[in-house]
Amino acid sequence: MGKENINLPKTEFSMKANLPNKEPGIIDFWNKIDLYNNLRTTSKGKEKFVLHDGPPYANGDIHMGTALNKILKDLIVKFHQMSGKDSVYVPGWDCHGLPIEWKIEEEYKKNKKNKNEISVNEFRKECREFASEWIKVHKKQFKRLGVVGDWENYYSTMTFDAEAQIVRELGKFLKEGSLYRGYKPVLWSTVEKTALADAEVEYLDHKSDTIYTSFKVKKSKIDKLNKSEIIIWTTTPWTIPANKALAYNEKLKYLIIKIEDDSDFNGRQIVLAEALLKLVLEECKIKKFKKILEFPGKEFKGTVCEHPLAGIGFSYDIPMLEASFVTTEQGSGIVHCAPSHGPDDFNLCLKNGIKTLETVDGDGKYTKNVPLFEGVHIFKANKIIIEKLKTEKNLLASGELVHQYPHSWRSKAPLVHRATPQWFISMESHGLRKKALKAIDDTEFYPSKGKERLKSMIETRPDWCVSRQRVWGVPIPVFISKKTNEILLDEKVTENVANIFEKEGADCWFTDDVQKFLGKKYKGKDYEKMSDIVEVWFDSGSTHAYVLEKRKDLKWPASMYLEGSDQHRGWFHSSLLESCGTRGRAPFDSILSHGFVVDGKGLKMSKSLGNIISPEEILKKYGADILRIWVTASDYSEDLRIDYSILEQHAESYRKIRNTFRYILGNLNDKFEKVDFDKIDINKLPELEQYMLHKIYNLNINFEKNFKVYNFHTLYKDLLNFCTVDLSAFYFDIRKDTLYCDPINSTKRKSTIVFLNVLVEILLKWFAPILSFTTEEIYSLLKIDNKKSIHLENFPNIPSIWNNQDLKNKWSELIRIREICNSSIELKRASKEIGSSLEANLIINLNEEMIKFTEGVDFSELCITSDAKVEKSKSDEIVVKTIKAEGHKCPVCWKISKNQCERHSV
RNA sequence: GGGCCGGUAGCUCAGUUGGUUAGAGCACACCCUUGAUAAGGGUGGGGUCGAAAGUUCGAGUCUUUCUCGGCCCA
Repeated sequence: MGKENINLPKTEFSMKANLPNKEPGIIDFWNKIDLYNNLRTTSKGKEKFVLHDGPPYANGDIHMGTALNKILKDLIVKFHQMSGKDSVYVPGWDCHGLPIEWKIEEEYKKNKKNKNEISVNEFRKECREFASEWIKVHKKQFKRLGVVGDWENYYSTMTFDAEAQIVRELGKFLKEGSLYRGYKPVLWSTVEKTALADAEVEYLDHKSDTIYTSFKVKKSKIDKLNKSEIIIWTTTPWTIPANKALAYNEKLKYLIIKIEDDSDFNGRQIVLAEALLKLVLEECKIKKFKKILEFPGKEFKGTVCEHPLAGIGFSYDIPMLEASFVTTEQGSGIVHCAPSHGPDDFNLCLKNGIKTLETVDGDGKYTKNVPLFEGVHIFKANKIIIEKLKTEKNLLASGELVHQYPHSWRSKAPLVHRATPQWFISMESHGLRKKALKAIDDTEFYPSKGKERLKSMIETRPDWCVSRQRVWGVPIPVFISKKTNEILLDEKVTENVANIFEKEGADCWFTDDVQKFLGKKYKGKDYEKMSDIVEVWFDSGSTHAYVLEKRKDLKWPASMYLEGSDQHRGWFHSSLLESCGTRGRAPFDSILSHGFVVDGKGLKMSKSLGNIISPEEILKKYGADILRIWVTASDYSEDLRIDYSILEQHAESYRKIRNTFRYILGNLNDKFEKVDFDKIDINKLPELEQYMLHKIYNLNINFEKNFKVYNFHTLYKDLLNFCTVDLSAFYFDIRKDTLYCDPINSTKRKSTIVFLNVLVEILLKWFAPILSFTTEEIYSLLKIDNKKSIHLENFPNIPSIWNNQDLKNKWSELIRIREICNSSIELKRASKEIGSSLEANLIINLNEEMIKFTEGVDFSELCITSDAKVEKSKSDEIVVKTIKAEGHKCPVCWKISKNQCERHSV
């Protein structure tokens, strides 16, 4: 008797996972069985769950953020699929836009090609090819993560269909009248020669020239002001030639002081806010002065000044205007206003009927509207202007200041506000803001804090500037009458343009005659077609129109949009506005947003910190399933930390889960026998198995509860704890004796096998969305339902009769007693009297009530000892004594007793 | 600089409406096992809950300030 008489576990399922090598083969398998289309076919008619993919930009390798995003999407898609829905996932890509234009231009520079010698459409063709190449790369990288989707029929913002629909969408705003041509200062890059989207701007330290200059008062109701000069401070001296007004705050107190020193300003009276006196005196090095008058800001009303360069051609009046944006943080308490170079300035002047002119052209040079400086580049103008102000004796002081200043995120060049003709979608004219706010209220947010975040943005955002002066994008399909300068409003023309784009793409807009787009009704020579393109957020904000609405396999609105939390200002935002403007509601029922990937210490990943981890490295070292565990186990509502020690921890958990499966497979000898859950006569099972079924029932309740609110990290922790605490350390450990040493045909062993069959099916299905590869590996060994893939399965239905609260109460007590037994055993082990727990016999003292409660329980089985006796105790305290088991060890079950082993005597 | 969110054991996370010595798993230490074996079991140590002040009989939980970090905005 010995090893040959016991049933040791045997399985092909290896302990070592070797995921990096094994996973690609599983992807090939999914391709071979055409998993995605198989899912669609078998789910036909089921309720649809549509997670609409936010298109990543087709540029550069994926990083941890993209990997997180795609894995999280895949989790949700798979969870819904397995919970009985038709969960459709169509990946997409964002293709137009500046970053790709820049890449192509960079290549030109490298190859010494001149961009101006290349036709627009040749350039666009290269952009298109560039994007296509990156889509291919991304596709491969996303698939490697285990993401299942319609990779063959993905969508992109640059297909002809998309370009055509974007035109139609824009046409809706045009027809309605909420799309208007405005003349506003926008953040402009003189290097890229374009307006920049908010997302394309970054704030960096920048050294600016600063000046204090003076505006002589021409006319005021305060007599003493008439002999004085208003002082202003600016960090952009080049905007002085564009000055049209001065702004003051009526709530501030102002002073007139007389300077008494040997400077240009000796004897002159200057005006400034009282609160800033000290600062101005210091910065302008005014040593001696006399206070002339103190007065409230509101008395400025009606005051008119002259330009500091009035003497050399700037002879127009400069009115003083009230503005609450004037503060005493810096400067003099009076702000110089150039409506063409600042939004505040623009709005203030607009309100007061001051016209905004184009003062600077796209290259950054002054236009003919600026006397004296026409053709001078603004970035070279500061020096000249400072010199001129000095000659005119109106420069009080000049210096330099390092401060945060907007720059182009691509070229790093400093930006300027520049008034240009732009196309806007009004937030107010047709109630867009109101509609959007209502739509937010009707949307479910995960986590809920996203709702407020989006709401506060919509509440305060200005009109949506949708035009860009670039070429890689969808043209704004607008025609301007040469005679009247009016916009042509005819939806049939828009539709004509859309139809043309649908057939041949948008390229023809740039080359073909305007007549082609106008149709027969209008004469080409009477109209000019716009050369602006639509900003990319409008492209991606319209995906719901050309993807969700157009495709038969999808539905509108989407069940969910899922992106990083930055997209509250990005895709969530633009999609919401676009859809509310054209369809009156959001294109999604729910929004799930996730945090950012940061390093182990919570710092953002950056080259300079050297803390970047790429998905590629992780896949090579650990495999996709480990990365998927990391996503599942992390709380995505906050930032997600990652480093190798964190990954190592998850890899450790993976091993635990893998070994849990290995134990089951080994004891089943890889032979799965399907058990109909509803037909199990649970009363015929041992209590231990009944208790475990109850555990499963309970766990399933939590599983469903956590899935419902997308609390994956809690759900995963429950599963992991179940494997560790309930299975490995408890059930598996106890049942080894039965599985190894009881006869194959014994009722108890057969019950155990039934339970293991039930268990492996449930575990496999629960883990499938998370461990997509490993569960497939096991599924291919076991063939649970003879389906081609575990991912074609649904989550198990757990019979409610498995719920057994009484049993739970009893076994909680038993487990408590077991813990006391273990402590008692440990004492004997520490004193070296025993080693294995089978070398122990237990004497458990229980009170009468407990003895009754635990009647029939075999504590030696529960605690894995050779023997256990229960003795009556008067005390309520549970006391356990461990004594060394005497006798001989059964060669089969290793239990020690004085008598022959009852089960294994020859 | 402003707005929002967050900082609970080495790590990932729990901590209900403020109420007994703050929990779990992993990791760690020690021990056992060698019939889940590059596995498995047991026992144990570890937290002034980012800091300070305040409200309260009582605060991880409420208030304020500060600090660190993240996202967004200027």
